[in-house]
Amino acid sequence: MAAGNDDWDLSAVVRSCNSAVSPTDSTAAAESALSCLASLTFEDDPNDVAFSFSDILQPKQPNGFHELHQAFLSFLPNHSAAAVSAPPAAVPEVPNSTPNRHFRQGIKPIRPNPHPVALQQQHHHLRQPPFPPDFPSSPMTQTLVPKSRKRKNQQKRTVCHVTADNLSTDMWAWRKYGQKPIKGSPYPRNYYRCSSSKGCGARKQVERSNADPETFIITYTGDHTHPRPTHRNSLAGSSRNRSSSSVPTRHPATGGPDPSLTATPLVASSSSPAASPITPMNDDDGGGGEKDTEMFEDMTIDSDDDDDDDDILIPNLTVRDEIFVGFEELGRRRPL
DNA sequence: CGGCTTTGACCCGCGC
DNA sequence: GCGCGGGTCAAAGCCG
Repeated sequence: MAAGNDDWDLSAVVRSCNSAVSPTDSTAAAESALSCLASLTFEDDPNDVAFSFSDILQPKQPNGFHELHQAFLSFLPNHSAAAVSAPPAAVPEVPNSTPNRHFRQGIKPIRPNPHPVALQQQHHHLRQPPFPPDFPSSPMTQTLVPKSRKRKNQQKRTVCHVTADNLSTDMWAWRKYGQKPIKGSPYPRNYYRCSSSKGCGARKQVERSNADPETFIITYTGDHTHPRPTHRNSLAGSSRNRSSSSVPTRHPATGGPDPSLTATPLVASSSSPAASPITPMNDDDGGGGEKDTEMFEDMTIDSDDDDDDDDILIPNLTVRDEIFVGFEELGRRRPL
């Protein structure tokens, strides 16, 4: 069964949302992305210092981020503007919504991808047939939440698209509480809930993109009602790889055991930066930055008061350590 | 023993 | 009102 192989660890996925800027992105894309980020404010984690991308962009740090940003731009091989701004056409309008505040820009995915546009439509991504073969990146920009359908729990949602390779972990402990096959998708959707705290209402949904099996769509719902754990505590029985299980945990791409998908335990070992989905860059531990590759594909945030319509889509960004290394050097030398 | 995964059943929202 | 489909519950079993 196709769905049988889809057991992904959300926690891992979450981390992926932490970062990332693809060196291959176009400058415009990068800028757009930053702009989008600037408008975002992560407030899921009350315990975290309020983080806003806007801070990054603010001229507070004259030689700080801007410098890095400039340096980053230099890494961009070519600027395919097309990749950057998702053509409106590529982004199906959401019926009831799609306010202007929604960002529908797609930045090129990490993978060699032909079509940066990626901005797929938000709703129905699950109900619609797989994207055309020539539209690989589409999934990267999709957003959940079928506008027409509002569930009781649909309050605030953050959607991240990450690649299997970037499925990492976060400090949050997630406990799987359900799995459902999704109509229109060969892959089931997994439901996780924060197990770090009894009363925590944070939840995660992880599903594999039917268009691109290597891409995972993570949806965060609710807020954590507790501080981000420094270490993973509940690891008992977390990492399982039952052969009997109908849904063995395997790497989506390789088919072998997928560490990142396996489960929280792996996460625990990786002192990742608590990559709260909402606080991607707020890396206290700095662990996240150390990871090989993390992605910040994109995310959608729905405001509580608004419906699913209020989605803010952050362009896909992929960041590699090499880039940061380069930044460090740049910081010392100061690029031209 | 505690915590997690699995999985079928149930609940509920939405469209017709 | 009915059916469909998504989201959640909870029991059973497994693992460290």
